[in-house]
Amino acid sequence: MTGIRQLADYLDISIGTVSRALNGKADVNAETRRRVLEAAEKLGYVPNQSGRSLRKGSTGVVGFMMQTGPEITSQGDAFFMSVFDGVQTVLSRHKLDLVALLCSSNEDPYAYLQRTVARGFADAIILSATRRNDARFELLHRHDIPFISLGRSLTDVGQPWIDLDFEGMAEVAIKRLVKAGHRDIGIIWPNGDLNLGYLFADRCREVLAEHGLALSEDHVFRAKPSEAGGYAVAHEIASRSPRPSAIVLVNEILVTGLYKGLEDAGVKPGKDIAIIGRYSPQTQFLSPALTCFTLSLRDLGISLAEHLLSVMPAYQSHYVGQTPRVIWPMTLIEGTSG
Amino acid sequence: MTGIRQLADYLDISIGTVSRALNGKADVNAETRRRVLEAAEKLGYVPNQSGRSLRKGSTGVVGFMMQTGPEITSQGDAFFMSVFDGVQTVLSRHKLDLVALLCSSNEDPYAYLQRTVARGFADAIILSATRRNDARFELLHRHDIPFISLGRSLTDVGQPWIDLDFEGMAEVAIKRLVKAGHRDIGIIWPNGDLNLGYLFADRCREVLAEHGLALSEDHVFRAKPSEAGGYAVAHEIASRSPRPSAIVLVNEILVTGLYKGLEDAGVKPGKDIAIIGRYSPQTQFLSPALTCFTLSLRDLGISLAEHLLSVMPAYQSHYVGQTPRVIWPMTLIEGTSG
DNA sequence: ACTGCTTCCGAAAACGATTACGGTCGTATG
DNA sequence: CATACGACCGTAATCGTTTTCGGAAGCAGT
Repeated sequence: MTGIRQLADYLDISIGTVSRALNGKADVNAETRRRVLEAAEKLGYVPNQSGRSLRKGSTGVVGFMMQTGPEITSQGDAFFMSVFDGVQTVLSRHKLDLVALLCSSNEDPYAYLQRTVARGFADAIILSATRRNDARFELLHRHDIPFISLGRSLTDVGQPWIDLDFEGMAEVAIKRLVKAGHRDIGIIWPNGDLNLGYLFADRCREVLAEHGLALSEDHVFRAKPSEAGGYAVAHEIASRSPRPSAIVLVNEILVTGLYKGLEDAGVKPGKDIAIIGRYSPQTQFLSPALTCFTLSLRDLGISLAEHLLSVMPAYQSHYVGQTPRVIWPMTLIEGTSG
Repeated sequence: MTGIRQLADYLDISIGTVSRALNGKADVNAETRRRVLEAAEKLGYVPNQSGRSLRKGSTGVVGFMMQTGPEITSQGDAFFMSVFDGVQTVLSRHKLDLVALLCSSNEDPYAYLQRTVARGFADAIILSATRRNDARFELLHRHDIPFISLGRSLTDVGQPWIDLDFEGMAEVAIKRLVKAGHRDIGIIWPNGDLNLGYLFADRCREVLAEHGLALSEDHVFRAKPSEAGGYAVAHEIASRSPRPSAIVLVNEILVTGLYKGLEDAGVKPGKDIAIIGRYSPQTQFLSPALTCFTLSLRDLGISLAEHLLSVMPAYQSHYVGQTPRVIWPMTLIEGTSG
């Protein structure tokens, strides 16, 4: 491992000058800087992370917290990978690195986050899978760590967030179905205590009420956020009487299992029951074609990163203003399923 | 942020003693240790990671390197999430944390890895998506960083690896198809330069040869590792003449698109053409049911972590012996597709 | 009383970087 | 010629830990 010491010895100058040259400080001779840069390249010098962040008090890494485990996330496969890609294109311009902080399924997310922020692992955090009441917000706020969340929560510490427009989706979907003549619409409640479930269900209720309709509690279905969960809930839906004539759901993972489950139960999607859901790479080949809502995950990631930067004191040259809170629109892809 | 200094002042003892007490060193009075532990709990003290790892020369984190971007990985992230879960259950027992090192799609993986190891970010690395010739092995070997890879490579620096039994899969699949009367079997070549493509194709050729058959180059299909890629290659397969009577593929992402593409082209999977692939949560609801190979991803992760520990000098109390190289078996789920 | 041994703890030196501060040199200015 | 100043660079302090070393106190044996 070549350290700054070796580099300085090699060039026969002091480590202070080397550091200044590399960090683009003003008072260093142009020629000297050139030599330092060249030698650093040649010897493959990269500043040691621990030393640097101990002194600077910052690490240069942004953490994206997510839970591992097979059936935890309500998001599909390519979802996070695409978001990451967008986040990174922005962060890399500021020499920030993105790492995924992986919280094991058998560890409490709050405790995990507490441990990692106290260790000083990341300068800023991106949260996802926000709960209805999410104590992680208070934790980060208390420690004064810059963060942003992908998802809202009732817990409000003045934090910035970006969230998908689940209300808009509810509105468009319900109106579309009502217009098509549906009077008995059901929904699938997404993963456990995630906040989006409430947002979505509440807006569905409201829009239905505007049309003089109600969301029967009997037609709010619970399902595990997995393909198997979709299959299982399909049978529940098929056997309920009265059976809803349409289903709206926000979870893109469920829908493949749902289709198959309904078919197996003799209920043809798009014919016997309308379905509106979310797009994912897997849903694009369902037949009948799924009517679904989509968005650019990469752009979402870009926005997430840009707004995160705006709350990081060391980087907020670009954006100033009020704390960013963005409702991210989704666009409808008209299929034949509903 | 409460540091060891505050804790020591609070207890009116020296920081040395505090450190020793917390780290379970021998020469500290039992009563003193108790007081320290108690105060640490009360003040919410967590050692600063930078200071600690600067001194110790190790960080206590294991990095799992993966590429981000929508169409890069040939695995879904349900795949990795499950593997992660297994890895973590082992690592957490040793107070090691797992983070995903996310290499952006527009950065060279080798350069990325070089940067992160030089920074001293992680004590050990898990590689995935190994290439036919993967220079990352040499890099890590040169820097003397403990690592293990999920996947083999022609590049051999005596590194440990675990890889799925693609040869075994090829053997079982080909024999099964031949037994069922197929004489013209095609394969889909997985993602670009990944080593598993070669392993799989070579073994397919061998097994076919054992039965007096050959793998026509015309029936080795290339596809992008995505659902859309599967759809696209389906049309290619359908329109080739002569058309293979069976297809074997190792990429679980492709198969949903493949099914749909074939159907759209008027070629019924399982009837007009046999298909054998890999299991994923998405494939379980295809009809006709996919004949596929599966494995426990969580167990794979556990094994990965255990073998990684065995090459980490500070942890190799448990396992000693030769460098671990494991071919991970997969089990066949008999469907009706082939 | 002296020595030897244990047990516990404090002082201080690392680890590798950044940065405040001061010193040296050359040049311009009075 | 003396002074001031700017440009450049070296010295040393600093970040928060861990760990080595040695010292103090207590106790037992002679």
